[in-house]
Amino acid sequence: MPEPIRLLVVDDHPVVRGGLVALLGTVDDMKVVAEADDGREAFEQYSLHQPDVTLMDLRLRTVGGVDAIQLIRAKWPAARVIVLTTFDGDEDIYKAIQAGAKAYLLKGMSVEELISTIRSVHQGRTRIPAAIAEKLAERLAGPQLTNRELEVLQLIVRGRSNKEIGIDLSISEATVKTHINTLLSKLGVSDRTQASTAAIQRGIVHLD
Amino acid sequence: MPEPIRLLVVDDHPVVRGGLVALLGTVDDMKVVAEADDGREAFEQYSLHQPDVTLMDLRLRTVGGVDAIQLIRAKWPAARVIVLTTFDGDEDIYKAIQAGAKAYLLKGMSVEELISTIRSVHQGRTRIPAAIAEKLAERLAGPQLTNRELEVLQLIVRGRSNKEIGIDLSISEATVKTHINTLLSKLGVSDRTQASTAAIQRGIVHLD
DNA sequence: GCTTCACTCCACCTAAAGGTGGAGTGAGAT
DNA sequence: ATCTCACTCCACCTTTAGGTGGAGTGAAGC
Repeated sequence: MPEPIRLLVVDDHPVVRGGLVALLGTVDDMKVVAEADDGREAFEQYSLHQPDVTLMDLRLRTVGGVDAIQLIRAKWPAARVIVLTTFDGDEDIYKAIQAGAKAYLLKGMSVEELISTIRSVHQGRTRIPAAIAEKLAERLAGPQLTNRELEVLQLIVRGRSNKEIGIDLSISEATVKTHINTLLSKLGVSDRTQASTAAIQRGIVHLD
Repeated sequence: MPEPIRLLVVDDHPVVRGGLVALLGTVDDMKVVAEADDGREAFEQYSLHQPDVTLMDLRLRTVGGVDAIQLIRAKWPAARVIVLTTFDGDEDIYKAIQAGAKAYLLKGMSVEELISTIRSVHQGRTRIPAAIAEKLAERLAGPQLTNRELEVLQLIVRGRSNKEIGIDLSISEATVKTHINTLLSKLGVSDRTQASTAAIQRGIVHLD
């Protein structure tokens, strides 16, 4: 009998994590060796157990999943991390893959897919579903928001007026308007309310 | 040995549902007798198996969890349904409990809580966590949006202008403004962008 | 050195959005 | 029959948002 694949499961919902551990426990070539409920703990558990494959949720309370991937791969560049989340906002996909995730799975996918992806990644392959690859391409093709535009967009989502945004960023209201104008056309929307929901839907800005 | 508690698990994410089933399978006084991934199927499976307790996710693709609870309890008023979701928007809590849910659990709660809540509900008790009871109280205390105001709010979230909303609802722009004015003060916000994010955060309107 | 680009700011304009104070209707409750 | 309330609409006003066409700066890249 070959050695089982040693897994680390990271998810901040105990019920989901417990379920995942119970589920993977029934697969005989896999073994969950550690669990974590945030990015910091994920790093610690990775250090301790050096798992073959890590299943990582992206939306974590304190230290996010993307940060955890970066932390882990900075120290162990060969780390194999599978992103497993319900959230399919473009931005998070992009960031996770940039951080070095080997696969991206939505919780809506079948259990068989999950199992086979774990085996694939363990063998050194990557697995990016077609639907997600498409979004990635769109993201790379579409115009990028600059840092300043992102800051302005975040404040729009928070409900600030142009004047308030100007005060917050210590720039004139005229400049705020300039940023908003470019930002609206980059996002392909026609006013701040649409920009706000677009930012939320695409995962550019998070509500918390 | 007493008979096990017969469970129906409803969740549209196969990985989460599979995990939940595996997890509950390890508890010896419980048995998952059926699964469903949307509200329609939940009703069918309930009809077929008449489970003691139903675990129901609220965010389902086609027929929502709240509708499923209503369908089931319309036919079997004694049905015991536990709402189990990651989503803690006020509005959904309120609707689910109104529809007759016996307990409301967030996936962030511990596995022990989940197990003990299933046992409690099976014995006929209800279980509403304090944090959720608070939100319920707030909801009941706060001003209610009328149907028309809700319609207007939904269109605001979809990024429609006042003029467009007027056309959509076949009313004058002046009336739209009236509704928006009352709606803004009921929500305690000062413009449509804030109204939009507030509606999303509180679960009054869903992005899909 | 020149180009590119993010960032800053201005003036001027139109179109929306929001605020105020009305008023009329019809349905349902008491 | 009266009251309440959701819904409708109007006029008038101020403020904000968005559109256009500029222009200057500093930093990075070629």
